[in-house]
Amino acid sequence: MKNHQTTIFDIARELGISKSTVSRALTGHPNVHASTREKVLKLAGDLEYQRNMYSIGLMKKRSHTIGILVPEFTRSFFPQVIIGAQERAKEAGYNLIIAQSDESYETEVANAKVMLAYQVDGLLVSMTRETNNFDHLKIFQRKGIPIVFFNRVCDEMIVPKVIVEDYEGAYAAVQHLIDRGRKRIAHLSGPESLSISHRRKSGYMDALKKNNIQADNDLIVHYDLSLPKVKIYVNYFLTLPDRPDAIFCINDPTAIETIRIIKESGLRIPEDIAVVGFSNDYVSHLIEPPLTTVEQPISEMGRTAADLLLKQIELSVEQWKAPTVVLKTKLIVRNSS
Amino acid sequence: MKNHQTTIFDIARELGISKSTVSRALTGHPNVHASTREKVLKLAGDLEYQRNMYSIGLMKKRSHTIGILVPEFTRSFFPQVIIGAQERAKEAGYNLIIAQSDESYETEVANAKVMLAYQVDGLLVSMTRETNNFDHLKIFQRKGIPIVFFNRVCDEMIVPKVIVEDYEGAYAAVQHLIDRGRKRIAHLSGPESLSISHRRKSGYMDALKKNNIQADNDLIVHYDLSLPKVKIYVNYFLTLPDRPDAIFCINDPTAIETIRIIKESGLRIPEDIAVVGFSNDYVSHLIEPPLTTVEQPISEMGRTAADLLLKQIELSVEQWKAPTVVLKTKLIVRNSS
DNA sequence: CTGTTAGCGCATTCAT
DNA sequence: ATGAATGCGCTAACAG
Repeated sequence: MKNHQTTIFDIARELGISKSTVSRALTGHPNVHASTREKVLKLAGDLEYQRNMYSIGLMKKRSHTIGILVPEFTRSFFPQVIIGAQERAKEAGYNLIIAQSDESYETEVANAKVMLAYQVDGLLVSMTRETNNFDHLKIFQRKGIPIVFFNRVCDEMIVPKVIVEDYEGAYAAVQHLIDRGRKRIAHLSGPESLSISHRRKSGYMDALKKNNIQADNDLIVHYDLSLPKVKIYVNYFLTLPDRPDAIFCINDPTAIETIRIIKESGLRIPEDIAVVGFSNDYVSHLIEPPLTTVEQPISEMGRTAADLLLKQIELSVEQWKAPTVVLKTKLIVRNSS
Repeated sequence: MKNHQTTIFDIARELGISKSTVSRALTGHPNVHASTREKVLKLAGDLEYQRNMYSIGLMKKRSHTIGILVPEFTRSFFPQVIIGAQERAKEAGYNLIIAQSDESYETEVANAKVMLAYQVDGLLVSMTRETNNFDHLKIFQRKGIPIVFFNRVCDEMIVPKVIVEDYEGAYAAVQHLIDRGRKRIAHLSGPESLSISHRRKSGYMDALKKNNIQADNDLIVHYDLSLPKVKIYVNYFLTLPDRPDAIFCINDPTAIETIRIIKESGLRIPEDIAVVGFSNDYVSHLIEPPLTTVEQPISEMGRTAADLLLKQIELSVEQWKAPTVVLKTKLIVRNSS
């Protein structure tokens, strides 16, 4: 299928010089005569020469590639994180290999293997909702390949992490609902396997407590982030004898779906029920009513995670640090509350 | 940084056998004693052995990797195409390398080089809005690496392409507006550099013509798909002495932004102005009013493009085909019209 | 069934 | 300033 690809040897032969000289000319080594370099560069251009990453990856300890493992990218959140990460990777001369796992643990494991096979110099990870065994990620640590978690982090592993003020954001959101006179505030939370669910739930709980509102277990539901299931839980809330007057959702996609279902049921937002999300995805201000939500700096998260990873790559294993960077959040009040 | 990675040689040494035997055991070659294979597999697992893609990429003609070049992935369209493509790539045992160009021609060229360096076996491409020189893509053809275009295709290159019924979809959308009694239908089109703009515009023009409506050049605007600029053009339409009573937009993100701006201006949708989009992105039914749009099979586009590419990879250059596959579209009528 | 050898494309010693 | 030789990890051809 593939024709012969142009190699440094082709250039060397054509010019009647050695491979080494060509290599030097191409990589910008100082010890090459200016005229030789010029000839090599010219011919390389004409022959559409392109360095072969595989031979370089094989030679060098560094592949100059970092990998990013995300659970999905149908919603805008992860693509935006990726854009941030890619920005920094590129600046540092790294390529970014992206893999999405479709929220499947098995796919995540397979993707992790691919990353290993590609000899990534480091790995950015946000886990699937199913992941609760981390062996496939711990391998990286053992092999001396740094990992940085973002968003959906693994508590069990001592590595750098980037999260946002989940607790504070959730607290602010719920306090806001209380300030608006809401008494029965429900929480549609994420999977118990994700610590992000716990942090946001804690903020919710503490805001209630602080305002002397008794948390009601009937009003707290964990779900697996599979959007079609939102309907089940929202309908459950709506048919409760003592219906909630507000729902705080784990994230924006969930909140948007919640709004859709409430509207379908004929109830009014925010008059009958207020809805608040978390993230400030770009859709949030487009829907009707516009969503009150906790803004998080999404591409900043990608940039920060990449920065931490690149820094870690420069260090030897013994020097590895494990900071947890917490980015700011900010409540954005719109008409859904 | 990196510790020593486990290689087949490590396994061979440990077991007192040769590298070749280990290699055979690992790759499932038939000529290996069952007990030997078992021992190798066991040890490989214990040592967390992982094949090195670079050495394989170097050895084989095939890298078993395909690349995908997209102009952006902040909106849901391209991620969804990628998911479709990845599905098929994975089934066929191929890895997918994703690169996004942020609508920048220069970045696209750089990304194309990366793909070349990674020795992709084939390339899926949807161009940036800026791309009108195709040298960086033609190189692939010359090197015998097949390309398949999707969505934003290059007319100049004779390669397989996947598009949708742009003309028919646009025609149906405009006919629908006319059926609803609209007389002055504006068209917010994409860049003239993209043939997709022309195809959709033709559908618009012909629908008008068929209904004996004189096309009005004041009502046709081309823009570069940079969302912030939508405001300029929509405001231009709104302040026209003879204001349009409908706007047909090149795609959904544009239509959604258009709706936002019209609402901001205080006009009612669809009473004062109807808006129709193209794509049926998942946001389209969430906004207020829900968007009337032309549905296109998004992940199907990714799957089809990948299928065409994989087929092409199996063929020698002389056997290459260049079919243009046209996927169905369907008008979805909602409340914005 | 298994071992030996060669070589993929390149950067990097070590010579000259 | 340049060339020759080496090896990264692996598979395939050849030899037993």
